[in-house]
Amino acid sequence: MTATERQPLTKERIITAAVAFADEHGIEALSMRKLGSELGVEAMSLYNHVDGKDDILDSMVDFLFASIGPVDTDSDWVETTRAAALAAKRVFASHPWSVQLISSREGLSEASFALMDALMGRLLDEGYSPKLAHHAWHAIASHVMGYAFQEIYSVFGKGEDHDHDRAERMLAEFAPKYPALAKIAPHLMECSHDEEFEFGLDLILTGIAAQKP
Amino acid sequence: MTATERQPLTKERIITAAVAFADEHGIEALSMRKLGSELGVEAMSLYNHVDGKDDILDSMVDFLFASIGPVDTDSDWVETTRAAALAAKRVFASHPWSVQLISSREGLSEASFALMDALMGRLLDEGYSPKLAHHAWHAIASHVMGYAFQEIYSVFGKGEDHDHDRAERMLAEFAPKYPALAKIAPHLMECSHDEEFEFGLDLILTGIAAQKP
DNA sequence: GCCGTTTGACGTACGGTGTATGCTTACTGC
DNA sequence: GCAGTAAGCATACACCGTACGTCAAACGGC
Repeated sequence: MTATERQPLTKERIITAAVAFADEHGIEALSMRKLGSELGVEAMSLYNHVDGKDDILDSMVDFLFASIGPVDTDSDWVETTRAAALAAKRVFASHPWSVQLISSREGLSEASFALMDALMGRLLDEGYSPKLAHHAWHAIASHVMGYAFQEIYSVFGKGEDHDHDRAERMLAEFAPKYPALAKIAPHLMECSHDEEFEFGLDLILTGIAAQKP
Repeated sequence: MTATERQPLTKERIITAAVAFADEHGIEALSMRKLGSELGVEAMSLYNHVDGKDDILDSMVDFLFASIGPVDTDSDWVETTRAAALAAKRVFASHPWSVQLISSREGLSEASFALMDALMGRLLDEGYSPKLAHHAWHAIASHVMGYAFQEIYSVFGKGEDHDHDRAERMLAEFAPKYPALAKIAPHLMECSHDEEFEFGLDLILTGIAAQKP
């Protein structure tokens, strides 16, 4: 069993495997034993590279925020913010365990501070007051996290992995009880999560732009 | 040990105790054994009234949405929606485990459908198209969930239970690295979560109102 | 070449979890 | 008084995170 046959364990390999495992089996199924066996190793061997399960979970959060990528600082702040928000929403939506994981952790990721700083910097450069920039941050961040939440847990929409029949059965069942819901049902079924996300985002961005000093 | 000395266990008593326990010790500390002992009963006795831990957790989600209360159908739709959104945010923020719990469950609560139907009904009555009502729902729901997320996990703000010193230490540490963040730091420290929430909510509501047919 | 030290994987064990199963107690209708 | 039933209890199992001790391989100084 030489190094050429089995590459050495590293923290990076562990986190990558943990992300892949969570993508496939869900975050609640992730255990040290299963993660170890995924890497061809005993559970306790992971502890030589990682502080424990909490360390793995925190690192997965960091992975998520790092996946959002750098903020484009060249273009208009509206375009910059829109692109960053879309990128963030796509990262969260593509890892359905992301919202649950982030909400189960206490501290915020270092990478999230960097993102926040970059976006706030663009607004301040543009002449916005720190107070308004602060308002804007909360409004935009709420929309991103909140929409990711909705997209991940929605049984509706036209994503390829959605159970279309189950959604229609639910709506048919609710129709007599919830008439207003029945009326918007066609739009729920055909919901494009990118377009829907941008609708709300534009409401917020144009509202903020209107308050530019 | 008669009925007068110990009132019988019921599902309602179990859920109430579970909510109280989560409020005090956090949702991750909630276990069947501890919940049983909180009620003066063995863990397995709970199973006579409840389908298992998942049933308890689902019922806690229902409790949350039921706590939001009925939608006021008398006043202007903007006021109606604003009041419901504020009520929802307050419920979530007052149970810090709410976001984590909801995001760990698959299905949506029945009570959440009722809330959605009531609000959508108000918009449709007002003359909004089903399509626009659908847009509005996503935008508003995102803001509520997303802001609850931020409020629960923020170390900043002026709530009475916030660790003010720790927040200032964090900001001082980040100041050299994140200059834009340092500039808005005073507003982070003095952040009023109700005002902040309403700022974003008004952006969305006025944006929707402007599109009224 | 040789030896002390460090590294990393392993195996065992402990206290915790959710819950299936069977037993026993207490109350109800007659 | 007594059968029937509801509900609390005790045991047991599989799984979890991880503290701890062992041991083989790798490495640096001489």
